[in-house]
Amino acid sequence: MGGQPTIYDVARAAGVAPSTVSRAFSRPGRVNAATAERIRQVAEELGYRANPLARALSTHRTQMVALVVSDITNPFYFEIIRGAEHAASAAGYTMVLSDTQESDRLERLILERAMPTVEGFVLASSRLSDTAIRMVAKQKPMVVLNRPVGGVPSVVPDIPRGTRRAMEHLGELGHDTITYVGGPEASWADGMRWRSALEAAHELELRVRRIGPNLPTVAAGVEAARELAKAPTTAVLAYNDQLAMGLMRGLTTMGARVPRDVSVVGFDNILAADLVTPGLTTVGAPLRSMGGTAVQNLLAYIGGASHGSTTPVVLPTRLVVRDSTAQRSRKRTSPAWGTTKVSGSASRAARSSSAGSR
Amino acid sequence: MGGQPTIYDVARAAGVAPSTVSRAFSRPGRVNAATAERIRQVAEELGYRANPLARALSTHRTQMVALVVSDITNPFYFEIIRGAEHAASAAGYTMVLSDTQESDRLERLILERAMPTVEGFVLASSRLSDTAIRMVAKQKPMVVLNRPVGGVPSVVPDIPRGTRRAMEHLGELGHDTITYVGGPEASWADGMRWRSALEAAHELELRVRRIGPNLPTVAAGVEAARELAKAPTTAVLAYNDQLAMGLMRGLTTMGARVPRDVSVVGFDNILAADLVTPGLTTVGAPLRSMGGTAVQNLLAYIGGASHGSTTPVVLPTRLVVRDSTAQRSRKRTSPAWGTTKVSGSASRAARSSSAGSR
DNA sequence: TTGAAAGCGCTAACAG
DNA sequence: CTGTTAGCGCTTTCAA
Repeated sequence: MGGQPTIYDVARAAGVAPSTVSRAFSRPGRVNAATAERIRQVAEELGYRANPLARALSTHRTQMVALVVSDITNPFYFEIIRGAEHAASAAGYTMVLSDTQESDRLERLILERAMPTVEGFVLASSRLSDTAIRMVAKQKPMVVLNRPVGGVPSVVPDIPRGTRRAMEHLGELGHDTITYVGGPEASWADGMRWRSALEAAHELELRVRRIGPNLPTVAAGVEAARELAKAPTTAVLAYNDQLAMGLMRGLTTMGARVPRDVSVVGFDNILAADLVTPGLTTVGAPLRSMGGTAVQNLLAYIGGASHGSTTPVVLPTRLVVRDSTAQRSRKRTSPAWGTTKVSGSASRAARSSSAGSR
Repeated sequence: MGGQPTIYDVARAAGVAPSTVSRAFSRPGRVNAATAERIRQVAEELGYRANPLARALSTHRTQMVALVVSDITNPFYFEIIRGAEHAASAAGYTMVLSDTQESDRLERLILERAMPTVEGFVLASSRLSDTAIRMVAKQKPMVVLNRPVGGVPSVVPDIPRGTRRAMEHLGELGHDTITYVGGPEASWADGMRWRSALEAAHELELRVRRIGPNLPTVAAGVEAARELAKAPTTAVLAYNDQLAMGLMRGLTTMGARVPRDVSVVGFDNILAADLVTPGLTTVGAPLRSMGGTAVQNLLAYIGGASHGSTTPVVLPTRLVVRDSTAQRSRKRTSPAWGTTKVSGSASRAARSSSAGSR
């Protein structure tokens, strides 16, 4: 009597059988319009709310989907989470969010634990093997984000196109050799970016080389700047925005100027890309709609749509040009900041020299 | 056949009654060690996983908590979400995340919808009235984040202390009058910050005035810079980091330099505060542990701890000094950038003049 | 169109 | 310690 009113309370108050109340809510057509109305009325007065858990027990429809990300910390996911959450709640679904902390063991655990509770999964940047993913996908509807997995629906950004645009942009600015600052070792996205860069370079008659692998973090970017200093180029393309930001910071403290001495391009267009100075030119992925489409597709699939669409849904990317890229300055062939090991005095020298040449 | 094995399957295979299987999992002590082991074994072989929904139906323990935020978009929540998620999953709980999109109607809806499903709520920056919150808190365990509500457990950052530190910092740098750039109108945090600033100003013999209200966004900050220009001060304290960042951007485009012409301090220490240039000096709130503590307290409360701790848990803040604050330059009393309406040419003039005085 | 009855998978008394 | 018996709140046959 203290708890929420149940279907029985409503039935009693409305003078009908419990099953009728149930019908009135789930299959309004199958019940006399008048009684349906009365039931609705009574339910309203009593403040009745159907218990989704009880419903789920027999129907297996929990109205919940899980979004599992590999690292909540990563700003890359912020917009994705947002897009996913909105899509889910717009469809009357509740979103469960879990973080696997880059651990495949934990990821498995989470999937197992959530399995009976949710109707489907969105796996963002999973650490699992393709076959492991396929196994899970056999048991519950699933869509994979940011990585194609054969036989499983997925949504990915159009990396080749975006990379191509970035390379064109750099080329047009007069940069003829570009350093790709690579991301995590086994990452599909990293491989894709590198290959796309190679291909674009070939077509555009640019040279591209690679350093890395690196963690996709600001700190790693700072570190990578040292690496870059050993054999500098006037333009770099980084695996992601955090790396690019770290790079900018590292370069700056070493006395190089962005974009004057080196143009920097990132990937993803996370929110902070517009906040840093100089603003980061980056290959924007449609983060929000990636999250949204993933959930929408998942729901469609849950709703019975044959997942024939097993070929990746690829979402358009676009180059967002800000201030971290500029015309190549041809005045100096070998920038002072990168001629040799960069010490404090060297960077100081570099700074004054570049100031002088202004 | 087909579906997941149930407790009955295990019982049959192990040659015991279903209830025994149930006990073996929930109250291992109350069952013969040998049989318990056998059951566990059989369960393992069959790949049995308890269905949390079914369990919840009778126990009302769903192992889920909800975190409801007012705007997933806001970077302020990122670390909070992370802290909350980790605390929840460390305790074997699943976290449901919902976004109320700043709408109290939606917030109510979400709470109602989630009510039967979760064991408790963490309400971050709720839009609901105190009484509305108390009503909900009567029905389910709840802890309110970032705002104290009488009679309901809450966790808040130590705003007075942080504000005081910020004011001291500014005072030590020689700034004697400070503009507080206010946040959203009805915000508890805004009121708190303003009052704390007033108080600190009084004690430190500084002057402080206020502009606003403003939305807590970068865009609003840019706008606020115009407002500030009408009656400039050499130092500003902004309601939050986004506002501060917008302010910096606005000031810069208007020809003022940060921190040379005006020192800027923000609130919260969101991740991006360390990414912008200049790095933003800010009153850091322990975002991650706010999320974590909120969930931990919620779980304790769910676990039966009397919520005697109805007085807010206040978490320490600290001043994070970066590069957006500096010694007041006493050379000019009235900076060129703010003498009058700022047009393009005026800002250009200001820029060169300040460059000249370098 | 409606009621009665039998579960969904698990837990919780209550006996033995 | 273990089996039996009722449910948790809702859906779903199956008759009426």
